[in-house]
Amino acid sequence: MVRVYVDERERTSGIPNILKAMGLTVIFKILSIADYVISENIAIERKRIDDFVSSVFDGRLFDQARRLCKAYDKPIFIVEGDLNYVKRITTKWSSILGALISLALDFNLPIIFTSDTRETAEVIKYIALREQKTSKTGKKTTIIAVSKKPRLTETHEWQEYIVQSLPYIGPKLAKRLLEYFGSVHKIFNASVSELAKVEGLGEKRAAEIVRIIKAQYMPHPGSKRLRKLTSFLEEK
Amino acid sequence: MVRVYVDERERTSGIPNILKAMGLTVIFKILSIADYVISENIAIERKRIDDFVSSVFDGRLFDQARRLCKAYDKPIFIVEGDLNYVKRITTKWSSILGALISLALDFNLPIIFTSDTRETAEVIKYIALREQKTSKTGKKTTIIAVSKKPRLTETHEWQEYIVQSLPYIGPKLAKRLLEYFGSVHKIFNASVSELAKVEGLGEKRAAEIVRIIKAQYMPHPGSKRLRKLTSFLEEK
DNA sequence: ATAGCCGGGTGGTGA
DNA sequence: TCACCACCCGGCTAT
Repeated sequence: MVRVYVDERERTSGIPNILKAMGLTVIFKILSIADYVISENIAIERKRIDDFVSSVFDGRLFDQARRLCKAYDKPIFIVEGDLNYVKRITTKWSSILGALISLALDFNLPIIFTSDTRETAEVIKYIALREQKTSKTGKKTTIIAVSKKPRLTETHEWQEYIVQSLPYIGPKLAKRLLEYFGSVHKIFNASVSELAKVEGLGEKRAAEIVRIIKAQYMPHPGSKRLRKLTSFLEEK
Repeated sequence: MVRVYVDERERTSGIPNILKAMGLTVIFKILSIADYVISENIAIERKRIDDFVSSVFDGRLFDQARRLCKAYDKPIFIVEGDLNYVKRITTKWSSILGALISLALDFNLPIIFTSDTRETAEVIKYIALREQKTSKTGKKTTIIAVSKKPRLTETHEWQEYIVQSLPYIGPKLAKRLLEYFGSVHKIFNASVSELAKVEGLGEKRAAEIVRIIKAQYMPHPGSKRLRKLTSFLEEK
């Protein structure tokens, strides 16, 4: 039985229904990062082409790509929609091309293009099936562990994820820190010297982390949005 | 000066001329495996879409992919032509989709789609340029032509990023929380009712956030007992 | 002898 | 996946 974990936000996309019709077991969860999780290591981020384009320009894309790669060994990007249409309407096509190349080369992030939800579902099914079948590739990284739940919404996953958001902290250090301190709260209240006691984290980086945590928030100076927010605060 | 080695067979494709017109130095060679070689490790195989399709069915594709990957650290596949057209005329589109997925997942082979020779040349140039720049100057040049602010180096960017890692918190709430509390540290020390004062965040979700922040870290629920490293902290 | 300094190797992060 | 860089550790020096 092939199981696919689907993020709640994808519920309305129509893809889960197609997957069900194809005979897959769909399980809805609140996934923090990806849209579809096939196994512990394999996750798919689906983006409609228009969203993809705007995420290139507002900078969200690389954030998301970074998060995806951080959290999963085998992340996959699906871009859904008509590329040619976008080529025609945008003057900044080369930026998008650049982004695609960067995703592929810097992040080693496989990108699949599909034309509609139906095809996206097909691709997801294909990937899920091939993951379950015997791995003729022999790669040790492809753990066929569909039986084991990703448990992305489990507390400790969230804790690790939060700690990973700190600069210089990846999966390894996040776990070490949590094991050492016992909770997110304690990490965020630790002093520089306490943090630096953890193997792999020195004074310099620890100091930077503490600096950012303690720093007064000073949002974009001169931003129009700021005005709104500050006035919002004023009325409080 | 950017140099590109081009296989003799590509001479007639028109791409070398476009590259020359773009200011690159084109050197023709008889390359056994790839079509374009940018550096010692980087090679590009260009395939017109019809050739790509037939190579899927006669089995040439995977042979070539294997050889490419063996010979170069960073092989890149460019598929040139109108995908939609092929989708329409072939009944075996899913085989092609499968081949694309396999290339991406099994061979870790980045695939770039271009619509014509002009665009192929653009991509080659882009890759050649970025290769020269990154290898010489280090990471300095993020070539993504987005005028915005791709760098996450600013303190407030990090603050927002960290706060966003909390469940239920997206970009908007992250900013609001930071505006309201003034620092990451204060947010991570806030009580449920304090958090819930922020517009858009209710008691229920606030409680969940606090729970995760304060929760004891239990990496393997139910298995081995976690070492009491927290007591070690106390003596400080 | 011990404490602090330096330089090479490495693991981990970030893109 | 790959490059880079802070971190770690072992050795050396000098008091």
